[in-house]
Amino acid sequence: MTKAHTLSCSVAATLNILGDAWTLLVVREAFYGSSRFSDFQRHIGIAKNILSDRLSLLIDEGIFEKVDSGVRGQRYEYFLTAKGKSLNVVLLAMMQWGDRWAFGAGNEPVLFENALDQSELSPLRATWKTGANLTVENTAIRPGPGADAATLDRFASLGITSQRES
Amino acid sequence: MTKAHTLSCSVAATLNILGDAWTLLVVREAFYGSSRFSDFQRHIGIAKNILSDRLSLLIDEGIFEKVDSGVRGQRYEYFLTAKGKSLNVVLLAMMQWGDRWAFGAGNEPVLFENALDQSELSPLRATWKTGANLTVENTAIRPGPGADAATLDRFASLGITSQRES
DNA sequence: TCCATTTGGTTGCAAAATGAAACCTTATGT
DNA sequence: ACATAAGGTTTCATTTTGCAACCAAATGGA
Repeated sequence: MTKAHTLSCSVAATLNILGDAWTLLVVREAFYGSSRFSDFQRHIGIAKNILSDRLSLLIDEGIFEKVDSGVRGQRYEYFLTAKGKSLNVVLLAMMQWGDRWAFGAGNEPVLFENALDQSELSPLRATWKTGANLTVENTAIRPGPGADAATLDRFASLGITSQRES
Repeated sequence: MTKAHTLSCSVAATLNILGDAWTLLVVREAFYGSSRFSDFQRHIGIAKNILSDRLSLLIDEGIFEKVDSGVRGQRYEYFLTAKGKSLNVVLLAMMQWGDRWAFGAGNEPVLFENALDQSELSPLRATWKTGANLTVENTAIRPGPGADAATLDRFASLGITSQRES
């Protein structure tokens, strides 16, 4: 994937780090409690060389940190940083989408519950500050403060070429 | 990627469809208003053969529908279905993560605003039904009604091998 | 303190996916 | 009716993946 489009879109920037089949599964596995190389490998079913590569990238990106927990030498564990932990929203969005569309309500393979009071999870909702739900129909897109020239161009010509359905 | 692990986890099931560098960008582009092959190609910067392949997969998955809008013959447009539109939460989670960690507050390249009343977007929050925020620390995972034997095994042995930090 | 076993990788190679360009047919604007 | 653009498909070189073999270092147990 070229790097050109990562500069002007946060979705692309995120996908540039996490946009492959394995990387988010490694993060998920950390949320499930794995911290050792072999835990990740066994539970995800990923080849060792690929896991090794992905862990290096994730560490470079500041999503994991590598901690030496060896007793008589060096033995590593991999933990999520704050940056990594904040991916819980992304994972949860994917989990809830998969629950709904791949398995269907009532067939969820895995559930989260509050460890302290056993309460259930609320479905994620995208809302406006007024409290209204975000929909494709009520959403307008505009360049933000960090928009580059290409993004400005892009939005300047929006609404002209494509005929939106509702 | 092997299919074995898609059966028992909604994150994996979702990644099995969307877990590559391009697919979610195609979906994002549809949210931005593109519907024609050439719109997607130009704006994403994706090779035509890859775009063709991804659109086919997305149609097979029921995320896009292909509509003939030809005047003197066949000419297609690609629109999100309800299943596709419901990916807005996933995209928004990625966008907000990228805004925060790749660009930083105040440097967002793209903003959403309410088309009707110009209100701003609220940050997505993962919460329990009590209203408390979900964190790595207060989250417990347990098998759901659709858990298969492998998932049950998996969770039966949790908490034993790995030492969680908090 | 040995020793067998596990952990945490790396290396090499075959197979699959990707990316760029060329090419082609059909539709569209004028 | 004709020039151009849209919407792909094909081909081929390059890159990435996945599997297996291999290996050094760390660990657990006697």
